[in-house]
Amino acid sequence: MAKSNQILGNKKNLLEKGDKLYQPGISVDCVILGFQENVLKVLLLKVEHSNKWALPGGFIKKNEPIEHAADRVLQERTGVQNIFLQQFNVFGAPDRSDASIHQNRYLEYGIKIPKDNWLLQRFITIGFYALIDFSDENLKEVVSDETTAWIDINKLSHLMMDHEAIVLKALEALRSQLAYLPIGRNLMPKKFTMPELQKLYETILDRKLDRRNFQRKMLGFDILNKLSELRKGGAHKAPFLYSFNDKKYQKALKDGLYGSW
Amino acid sequence: MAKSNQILGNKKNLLEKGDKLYQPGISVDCVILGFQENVLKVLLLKVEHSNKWALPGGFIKKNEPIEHAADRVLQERTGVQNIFLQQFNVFGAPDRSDASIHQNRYLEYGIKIPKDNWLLQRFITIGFYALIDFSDENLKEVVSDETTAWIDINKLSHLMMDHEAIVLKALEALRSQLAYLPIGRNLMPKKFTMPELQKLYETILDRKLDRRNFQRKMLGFDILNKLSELRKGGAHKAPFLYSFNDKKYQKALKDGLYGSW
DNA sequence: GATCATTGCGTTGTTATGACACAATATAAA
DNA sequence: TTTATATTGTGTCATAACAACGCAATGATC
Repeated sequence: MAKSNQILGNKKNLLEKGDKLYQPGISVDCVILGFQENVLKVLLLKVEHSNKWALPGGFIKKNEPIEHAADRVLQERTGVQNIFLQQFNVFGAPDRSDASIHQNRYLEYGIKIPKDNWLLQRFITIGFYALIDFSDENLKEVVSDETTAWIDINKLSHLMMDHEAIVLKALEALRSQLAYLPIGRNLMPKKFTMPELQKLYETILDRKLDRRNFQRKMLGFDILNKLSELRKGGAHKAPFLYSFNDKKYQKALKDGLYGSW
Repeated sequence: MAKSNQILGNKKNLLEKGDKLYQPGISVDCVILGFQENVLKVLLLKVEHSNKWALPGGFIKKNEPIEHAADRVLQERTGVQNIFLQQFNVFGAPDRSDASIHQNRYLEYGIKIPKDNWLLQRFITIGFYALIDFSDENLKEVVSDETTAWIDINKLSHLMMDHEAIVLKALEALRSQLAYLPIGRNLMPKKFTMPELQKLYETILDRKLDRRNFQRKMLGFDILNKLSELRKGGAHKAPFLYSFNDKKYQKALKDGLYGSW
């Protein structure tokens, strides 16, 4: 009961003082992607007292840099921090907000939000995407009470408001980044095999790649360390393990993989 | 005097009712680029009663799509509408706003803005860039009273707040688009020669390109119509005129110039 | 120890790219 | 009118990048 009272207090506080604490009418939403069982998954939160899912999001404190707000959301939900986190688009259709979602959430606590409350106003949200490694030791376990879940990006359903469109736009941004930025560092475990990395690329691009050409191209980027270990245990020939060369990876992140023009 | 009174009235109105009309704490800024005399120029406005220059910007009406707000700013300043206008980044450092600019502007009219007025709060701005054609018949003449100017993008100085960083980020975005999107349609006149188009690319990329390789590549994109006219009048051999093939150009804008991966 | 899917490494033909040659031509100078 | 000059149109060649495919090596499984 004490806990429930505290939640109630927090909720009331957010309603009454949120507009003093946070930038009004603006939020950040994070498309947090991970790669597991050869599938790209996005972290979603169940909306309280609803059958909908939502992206982890948050508000921007009055004196907080936007990126910091996004990183705060990321840290809060995953335990991971300071990884590749990229602003990719702003979503601000006037009708994208849905006051009824908040009303329903609060009604369960016996609170009716005043019509002019800041939380019910139009919100413009800044979309960020992050890539995280499921084997990261800092990564929080997903609680099994069905309030949080990693959902296959190809099997999205019942997302709140425009959140499905936001995920798809993030995927699009990720795909176009793939052409000129090294991706993988944050999605793969420390050590991985070439076929594993290839699977990641195939999943993001949604098409098959030639095994031998992929390896040649990837090695050509010169961002990998070939380890002298093999991944034993699988049936068939044991593949070599690789790791990212952090120094070269960071350089490629800055400079791009090609000079292009 | 009547006019001055009206301006005064407008200003007071914005202060007092702006937060009812507009989304508070959020704005759009447009980096409007044109190509003239082999130089990329950006449209800047002189800040009233200041020696600083600012990007044309505006607020987002309560029920207005963000893109519409940006297009409104573009139309208002240039007379041109519905052209390539692209969101490229959000700028939201907590200290990017500068209350003194507004205070100084208003003090000239004898108004002291209350400290808690919405206009003096932190603003987060969404950056858009647009490419416009100086020969467009709809393009407004730049008034010669030195309140508006097309400034060489390489000679920026005395820009307000973070506006120089915004311009540079827009240029960066434009450069990276150049690799996979057709650019030029909105920056060039209807008819143009290959050397003229090449100059545009060289200016954006800030380096020389080989004349013959440029032509081969450009024609390879299959978005140009070769006209049977020549550009006479210049000294030396008259080059052919080209125009963009609108249908193919639009398709390339959607699909990109390469399939990439 | 044979089987077999998978991996490492390599080859070939095609296409894209960068560097450069040369003839054609519109004006300007002689 | 002729010549000079800078610029354009078109093409070549060597090299690099890329897609498609071959084959032997390997490590677990039967």
